[in-house]
This record gives sequence, C-alpha cells and structure tokens, in this order.
Amino acid sequence: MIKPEMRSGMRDRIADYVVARITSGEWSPGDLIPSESALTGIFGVSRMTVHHAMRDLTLRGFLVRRSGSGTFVAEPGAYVAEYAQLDVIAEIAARKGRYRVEVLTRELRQAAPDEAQSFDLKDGAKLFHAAILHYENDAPLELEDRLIDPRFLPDAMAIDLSSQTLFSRLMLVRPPREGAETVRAVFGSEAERRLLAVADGVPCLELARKTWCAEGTVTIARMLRSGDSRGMVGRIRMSNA
Amino acid sequence: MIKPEMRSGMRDRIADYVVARITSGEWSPGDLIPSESALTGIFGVSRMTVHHAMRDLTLRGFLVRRSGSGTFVAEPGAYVAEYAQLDVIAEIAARKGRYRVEVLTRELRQAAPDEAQSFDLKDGAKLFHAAILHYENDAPLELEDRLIDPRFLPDAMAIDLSSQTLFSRLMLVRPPREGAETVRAVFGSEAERRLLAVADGVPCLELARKTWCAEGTVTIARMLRSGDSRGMVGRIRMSNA
DNA sequence: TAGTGGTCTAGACCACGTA
DNA sequence: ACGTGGTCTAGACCACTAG
Repeated sequence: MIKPEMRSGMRDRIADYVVARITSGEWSPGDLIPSESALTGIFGVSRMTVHHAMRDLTLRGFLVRRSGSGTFVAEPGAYVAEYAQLDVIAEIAARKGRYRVEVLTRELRQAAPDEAQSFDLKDGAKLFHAAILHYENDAPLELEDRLIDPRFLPDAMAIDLSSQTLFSRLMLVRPPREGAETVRAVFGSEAERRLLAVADGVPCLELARKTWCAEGTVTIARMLRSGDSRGMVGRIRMSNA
Repeated sequence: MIKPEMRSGMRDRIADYVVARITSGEWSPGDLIPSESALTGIFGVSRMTVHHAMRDLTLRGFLVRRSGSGTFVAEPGAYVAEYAQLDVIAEIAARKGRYRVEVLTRELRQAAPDEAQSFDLKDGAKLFHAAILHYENDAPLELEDRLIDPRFLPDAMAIDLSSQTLFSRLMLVRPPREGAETVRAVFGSEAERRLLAVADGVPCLELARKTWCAEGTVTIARMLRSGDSRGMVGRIRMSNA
C-alpha cells in the first residue's frame, strides 16, 4: 500500500490536490467538494489524514465546512491593501537610508480637556507628548506628533529615540495591540511645512493613528510628510488566503 | 476519565491554555514551552490531541516548532495597516450611501508606447481604457482612470458599471491576483479638481494601483479624491495572528 | 436513517537535533 | 541514545443535516 512517493506527505498531497482544483477554477466558490470518505477512497489513506488536510485548508480560508452537510469551496474574501511601513526607522533601513532624529518636544504634562476625552481619561491625568522630526539622509521625511498614556510606557521620557521609534517601542509591550489609522491629503500649517521643507504648492500626506488595547487608549499620533515623497507603498492580497 | 466539562473540546482547551500564557506575557517570544508529551500528561489526553492543538497555533502564528528541538513562542510579526475599501461601491454601500457613476471615457484602443512598456506588451497592442467618476449621494467622491489588458477582461466594453466596479469584476476572475499600490498627496489638474468639485486650496489624495498575475500585468489605475473627504480608514493588526 | 464533519484514542514509525 | 515534533492508522462516539 505504501508507495514510493510517500515521502511528500499524504496530507499535503491531498491539500495540494484540492487547492489546485480551486485555483484552476474546476471547483468554484460555493461548490460541494468530495466528502472525507470519498477522498479516503481516492487517496487510499485513513479518514484522519483526509480530515486534517481539510482542516488546514479551512484554516487557510480555502474551504468552508458544515457538519452534516459537507465541504464547500469558500467564497473569495475581500481584497485588502497591506501597508507594512508602520515604523519610520524600519522603513528607512529597508531603503538603506541614513536615519537621524530631531526631538522638538518631549514632555510629561497634564492632558488638555479634549485630549483627556480622546483617551477616555479623567481631567488632569498625565499624558506624554512628543514632537519628532525624522530625517532620511539629512532630508526631513516625517513629522510626528504623538500623545501616549504614560501608564503604558512608564519610561517614555528616558527612551533613546535615535535608534527606535516610540511606536515600535509601544508595539513591543504586551499585550498585542489593535489600532486604526486614517490617511488624508492636507496642506499643513506654515510651521509644519517649514520643518518638512515642503516645496511651494505641494500638499502633505497626513496619517492619523490611534492604538488601543483592552485596558484603554494607548497612543494617538499624527504623522505628516511631503506629498512629494515617494508616498506609502502597500501590497494587495486576498483577506483570507 | 471523561470529565463533565469535556464538551468544550480538549483541543481548544489546550490551545486556549497556551494562548493565555502567551498573551499574558508568562511565556515570552522565543521561550521554549512544554513538550507534547508534557502537555499530554498535564491534560490527560493522547498525544495526537495535543499535537493538533499545537499545529493549529502554529498555523495561527503563535508558535514556532522545530522538530528535534521543541516548541517555541513565535516572535511577534510586524504590524501592518489593512485597508479594506478597495472597491468604491462596497465602500459606499458600507456607509449606506447612494451610488451613481458617470462614465467619462470607455474605449478599446492602441497602447501608447509608455503604456505598452508598463504592461510589458509589444507596441500597438490593444488596451482598454476607462475614466469614471464615482458619486456618493450625488456628490463626486472618486475619479478613476484605469487601463486594462483586454485579454484579462474580454467583455470590458460591455460591463454594466452602475452596479459593479471594473476592479471588483477583475478580482472575480481566476486566478487570484496580486498587486501593489501607492498613496500620495497631490494637487491634481484643473480639470480633475473641477470634476471632483474640490474646494479651493484643498489638495487631493492619489492612489496608484497596479495589479498583476502570473500571465502579466492586468490593470493599472489611478484614483483621485478630495483631501476633504474622510480619507481612507485602515485597521492595524499583527501580520501573523 | 444514512451520511456528513468534529473529536479523540493508543499505538506506530520516521527524521531531526542535542548531547 | 534519547527526546523532540511530523506523520499516519483503524477504530470509535458524537452532533448535525438531509431525505
């Protein structure tokens, strides 16, 4: 029964067989595919082997299984654009650029009323605030204005910002966090445009980001860069797959 | 042996046990966690049950397993921002807005030399070209200028654009595609600003997108919207998890 | 009632890494 | 040599869905 080509692993062989039929279009979204016992017969393996191949494909988003009914090809998920450059230093490093910071402001102060509200803190709570200008090869790339709830980053005032960003530092802390961000085209204030050395008539790209975890809002930031810059580059892929 | 709380499934119980220790920080990235046989003893189940719990967590990005060495907590992946609104009609529908299109141009014509090069086609090849203005509640939202290699969408001239976008139509076609996009802040031409009814002094958000598959470049598009608009909203999450 | 997938077991053999 | 994870089996019981 054990054939010489056994080495590749029957589980993967079965999974590949199914995936090939899906990507080729032979089996379309919504189609009922052969049952576990049918595949057991086709491949001459035990049901557990087939079952785990199917389970993997379900986790990978290729199949939907309904107990009692059968196994179906999953409807294609939405496509999403993924932006990986959430961290300026990493982004510059990826381009093999030279990084430099200028810290314009760094303070621990009382939250303004609107800030306290955004963080869902009571009036008079402490907030860490920083304004940072990031340079790539001595040209200003990004202006960052960030507020952090100091409970989540107690050593905020002491961090060495020349080698790590506040964002990457925050992301290292457990538990893993969630967030949302918004991209807009704006002009920016005179002061901001001067700091970023934005050419006349050129707009700016603004990124507003808020990050939170179960215990509350962690940080709110606004990043600004010249519209002249290469912009943000994202990758498009299926949201399951 | 079978206890009353069996119902929840031992596999998930074991997985939850491990995930809880990871998210709580008790087990940190890189840490070696108990072996399969150790967990077998702890939970009083067979090794296969433990194994499949571990396998699921590996697929979900929580663990890294090295045969012969042991099971380790995975290093946290990079954080990515995900933008789901790749399709204007879906985006407007999600906001319960009213959608309307205005097709400014729709033609099948010879590719210009630079276009042919972008598509990696030989000179004189045919290209489908469309300029489309998308309205939400009768206000212009997005101006789309798109080129498509007609081999991938033979019925491009016939598609009803009032109910589906060219993008969503393309994404339905097999095989699944990949792409990249770039966001920039621009001013836009006079004509473009007039079509989008952009207020004086307000810049525009530009999305340049290219999508391809194994057989070649499928489509190149440029989307423009007023910087006044709510912008694009993305979600931040771990790239594994 | 017959067929589906979901789960679990107790044993087996293997390739790999560490010591 | 020993322990690790990777794989597979042949059987079992369950809950669910269909005809």
